[in-house]
Amino acid sequence: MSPRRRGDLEPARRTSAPVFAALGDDTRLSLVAKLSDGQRHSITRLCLGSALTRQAITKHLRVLEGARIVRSVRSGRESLFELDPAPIRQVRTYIDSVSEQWDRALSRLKSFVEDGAPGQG
Amino acid sequence: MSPRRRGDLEPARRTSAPVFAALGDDTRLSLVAKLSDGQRHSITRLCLGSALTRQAITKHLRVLEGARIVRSVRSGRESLFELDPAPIRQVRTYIDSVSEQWDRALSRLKSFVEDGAPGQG
DNA sequence: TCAATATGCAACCAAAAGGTTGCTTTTATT
DNA sequence: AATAAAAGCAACCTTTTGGTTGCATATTGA
Repeated sequence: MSPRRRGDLEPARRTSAPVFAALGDDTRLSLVAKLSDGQRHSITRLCLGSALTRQAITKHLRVLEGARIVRSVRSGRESLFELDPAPIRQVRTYIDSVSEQWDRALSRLKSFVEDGAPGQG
Repeated sequence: MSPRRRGDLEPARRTSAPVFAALGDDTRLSLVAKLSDGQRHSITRLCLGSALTRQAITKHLRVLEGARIVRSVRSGRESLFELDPAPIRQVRTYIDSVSEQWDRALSRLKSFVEDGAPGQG
């Protein structure tokens, strides 16, 4: 029926791609790094080391929020951001399954060659 | 001197962001999945299940190649692509260090709270 | 209440991303 | 030699991204 060869990477793919995309920016990765101290930070605080505008940083935070990597709570006049480690763990699992599949394929290839099978390249 | 608080995530960040960006697309993730069988595939082969044009797929392959996730070798009239697992392993390591840092921070927070320190939120 | 602080909102802009179509070139095949 | 197959090149288009500036709004604090 549906093309389900190989491992089960394919369901997790659609959910992983947006997380990868959100992590695919240096500014956003540095925001994640700052937030990986497990605490809540205001936007102005997160702007500190950066050359960018507050609004630029805000946009990046919203991108991270869209990928659920980050949550925001309003507290008084400031909005505080905190990391949600779940999506990052999820892509880690995805990467693991890709690597694992690659390793298995390679060992199959190896034993295939060791058996002296016909030319493979 | 240079702002080197926290762990050593910061050097690896600049090299990881492009890899994340390259993985942040569903089409490209599916190409990676196909190539994770450890074998070389031609472009037309990689186009098979897709609704996109060959040229679109080619562009995606070039993006993956730019991030060193994939290598291409010309063989006769076709150009064959194969996965290079190194960059993916690299981002996996990066993710691990972020998670690890988060876990450490959380356990520090926890013992801090257990010591009955003044209000933390 | 007035001023400072923190953020939100919106318009705008340039560049990059993702995709298409059409044509050429190279390599196989018959 | 002629045809078919595989890929490359280039122009073009639309949407998204990453960033800016300017102004409005909400919340503190003196």
